[in-house]
Amino acid sequence: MNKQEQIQATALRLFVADGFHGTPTAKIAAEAGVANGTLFYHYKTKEDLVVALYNRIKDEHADNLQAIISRDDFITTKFKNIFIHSVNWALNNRDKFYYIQQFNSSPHLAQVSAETLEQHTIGYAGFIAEGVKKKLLKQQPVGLIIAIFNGHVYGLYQYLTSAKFEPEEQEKIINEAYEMLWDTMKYM
Amino acid sequence: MNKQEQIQATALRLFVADGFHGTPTAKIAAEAGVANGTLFYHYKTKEDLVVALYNRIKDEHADNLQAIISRDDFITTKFKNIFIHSVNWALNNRDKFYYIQQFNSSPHLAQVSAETLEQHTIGYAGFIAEGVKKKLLKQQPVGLIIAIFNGHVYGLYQYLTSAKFEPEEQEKIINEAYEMLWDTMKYM
Amino acid sequence: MNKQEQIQATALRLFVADGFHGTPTAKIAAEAGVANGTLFYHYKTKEDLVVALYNRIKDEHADNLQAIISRDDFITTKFKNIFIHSVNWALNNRDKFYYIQQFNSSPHLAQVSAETLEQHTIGYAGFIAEGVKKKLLKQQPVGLIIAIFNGHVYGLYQYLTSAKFEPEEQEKIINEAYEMLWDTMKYM
Amino acid sequence: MNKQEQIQATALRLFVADGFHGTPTAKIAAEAGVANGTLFYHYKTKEDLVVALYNRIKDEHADNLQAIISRDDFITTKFKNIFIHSVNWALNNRDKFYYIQQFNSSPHLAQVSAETLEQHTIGYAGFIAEGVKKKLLKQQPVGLIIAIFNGHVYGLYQYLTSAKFEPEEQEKIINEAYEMLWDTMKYM
DNA sequence: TATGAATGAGGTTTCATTCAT
DNA sequence: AATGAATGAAACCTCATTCAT
Repeated sequence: MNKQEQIQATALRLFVADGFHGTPTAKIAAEAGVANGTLFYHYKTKEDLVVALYNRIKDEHADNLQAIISRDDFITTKFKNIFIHSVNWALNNRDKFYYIQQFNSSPHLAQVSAETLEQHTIGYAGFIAEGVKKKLLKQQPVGLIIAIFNGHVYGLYQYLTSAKFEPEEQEKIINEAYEMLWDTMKYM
Repeated sequence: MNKQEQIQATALRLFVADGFHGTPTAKIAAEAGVANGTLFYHYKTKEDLVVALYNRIKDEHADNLQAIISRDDFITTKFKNIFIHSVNWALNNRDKFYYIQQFNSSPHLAQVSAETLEQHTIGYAGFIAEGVKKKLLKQQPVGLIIAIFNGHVYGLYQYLTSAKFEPEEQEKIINEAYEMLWDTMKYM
Repeated sequence: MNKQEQIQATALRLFVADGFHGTPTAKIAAEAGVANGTLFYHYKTKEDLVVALYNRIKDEHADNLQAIISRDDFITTKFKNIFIHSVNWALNNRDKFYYIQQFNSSPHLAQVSAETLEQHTIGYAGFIAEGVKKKLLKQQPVGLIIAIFNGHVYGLYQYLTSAKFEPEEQEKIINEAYEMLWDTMKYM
Repeated sequence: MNKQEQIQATALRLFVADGFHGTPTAKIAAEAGVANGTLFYHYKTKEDLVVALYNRIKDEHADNLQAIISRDDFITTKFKNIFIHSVNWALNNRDKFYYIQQFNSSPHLAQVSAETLEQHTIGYAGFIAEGVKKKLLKQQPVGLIIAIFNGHVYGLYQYLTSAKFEPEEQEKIINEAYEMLWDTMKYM
C-alpha cells in the first residue's frame, strides 16, 4: 500500500467516525504514518481528498455491478443478483456505504460534475432500460425505477444495521426484502 | 418572527446551503440581523442550535403524521395518506427534508438520545403494527416495514427532485409510486 | 492608543525591520499586546493591514503638505518649504518613509487603486501647475516636475542617511541641495 | 540557455511580477522547465538565488557604465552619456531595474556586503570625483552628487513609465531632463 | 434581552529544503 | 547534473465562545 492509499484508507476510517469536519488533516496524516505535507502533496486540498475518496468508492462499486451485469444470466437473475450484491456490499463495507451517504447529503456533492455522477450509473441504467423494454419490469421511467431500487436497498440496510442479526437470519431477511422489491418492480 | 425564530430560519437556510461546518455562527447572526452574542444568548452552543433545529423539524413532521393517523379513516386510507403526505411535505419543505438527511448522516445524530428519536416514530409504529396484525400489511417486522416505507419515500423524492416536473405530472408520478409501494406492502 | 493603533504602530516597526513577509502576524499581535484573532478582527487579512498602513502614512504626509500649500506665502516660498519639509519629514520618520519605499516597490502597490494614489498628490499637483503657469517653474509637464522633485528628495535622503551628520551640517546640506533643485526647476 | 540561466531568467520574471515571497521556488522550477531539486542543486538556498540575481544585474549595469567611462571622450560628454545610457537601460530592462529597486528596499540588501556594494559604483565614483576636481561639476561631496544623479534618473524613469510615450517624444523628454540635471550639476 | 469587541486554540495550507535514486 | 516524492515547521486565518456593557 503506497502513501496515497494509506492516506485514503485512513481518511475513510476517520471521516466515518468523526465526519469530514471533525477530522483534521493533521490527524489523517499522523494516523496514516505520513507527514502533514505529504497529504497535500498528493491532494491539493482537503476537499480534493474528500472527493477523490468518493469517486474511488463509487468506481469500485460500479465496477462490481458491471461485473454482474456483464455475466451471461437472465435479466431477472441479474436483477436479483444486483440487489443481493448491493445489500451485501453495503453490509460488508459499512464505512464506504456510510461515507457515500454522508457525502451525498453534504455540500461536497456539488463538487462532483453531473457527468461524473452519471458515469457511475451508466451500465446499470442500460440494464434497467432493457428490462423495461422487454416488459420484465414495470413500464415506468428508468430513473424512477433506479431511485426506488436504491431507496429499497437503503431502507433494508437501515433495518439490518439497526440491530444485530445472525447470518442466516440476515440472509433470510434479505431474500424476503427482495421478494418485496420484486413485487414492486415486476411487470404486471 | 422573534429573534430566536429568525436565528433558526437563517440557520436552516445556511446549513442546507453550506453544511453545518461551512456555516459560521457569525454568518448566521449577521444574516439573521442579530448580534454575534445574541445567538449564544439563546443557544448555549452551536451544537445546541443544530440539535434544536433538528428536533423542531422532526416534531413538526411527527405532528403532521399524528394528525393523519388520528383521523377516523380506514387503515389503508391512512396508509396512503401518510405516504402522500410525507412525499409532499418533503417536496414542499426541501430545506427541512434535506436538513434531516444531512443531520442523520452526521456525527451530530449521536447527540440525540435514543429516547427522543423513538418518540418521533411512536404513533407511526403503533399504526403499522395494527396494519400487520389485521393482515392488511405483509407479515414482516414493523421495523422492516417502516424502513422500506421510508426508503421508498426517499427514492421517490430523489427522483422528483432530479428534474423539474409539472404539478399534474408530479401528482401522477406520486400516485404511481404509491401503487408500487402498495404492491410491496399489501398482504398477499 | 486603542488596539487598532497599537497594531498599526507595531506592524510599521516590524515591517521596516524584517519586511512584510519576514513579519508573522502572530509576532505583530504579540508585540502589540493583543490576541492573534484581534488583528484579524480589525483587518480582514494581513494584506489589508499592509495597505491600511500605507494609506494612513500617505494621508498623514499629504495633510502636512496641504497645510503648507494652504499658507498665504509666495509660490516660491511654498516650493522651498515643501522641499524642506519633505526632506525633514523623511528624516524624522525614517520608518514611515522607508515603509513607503518598500511598499512602492512591491506587488502590494497594485492593491491600491489609481484613484487613491492620485488623491495623495492632488493638492500638490495643483500647486505645481500654478507655478508652471505663472512662469516661475520650467515649462515642463507637471508630472515630470513632480517626479524629478521626488527623485531629488529621495536622492538627498539617501545621502543624508548614508552617514551620520551633525544637525547644522545636515541643515546646510539640505539648503544646498535645495539650491541645486531650484537650479533645475526655476524658469530660465 | 542552460538550466542555470533558465532558472535565473524565470526567477527574475516571477520575482518582479509577484515579489520574492510571492514566488515559490517550486513555481520558478516549474516555469523554468526543471525539477524542483534542480534549483537547489544550483543555488544552495532561495536567498542565494535572489542575491546572485541581484549581483548579476548590478555587474551587468556596472560593466556597461565602465565601458562608457573608459571611452576617450570629454568628461562632460561622458557625463551626459552615462545619464542617457542609464535611463535607456532602465527603460529597456524594466524588470531588471524594478528588481534592483525591490531588492534595495528589502531586508535582502543586508545580505550583500558593503564591499560588494561599493564595487558597483567604484569606477563611477572616480569619474565624478575627477569632474568635481576639474571644476566641471558643482563643488559638492561626490556621494551627494551621485545620490542626486541617481534620484534624477529614478524620477525620470517614474515619469516615463507612468504613461505610454512615442519613441521620439521619449527621446525629447530624456534630453530635456538631461538639461535639467545639468543645470543642477554644472559648476556655476 | 441584547450587544460586539476581543479571544486563542486549532485548522488548512504553503513552501524551502532534503535525499535516495 | 538532475530528479521529484517526501518532509515538517510555520504561516495565515477562522470561528465558537466569552464578557463587560
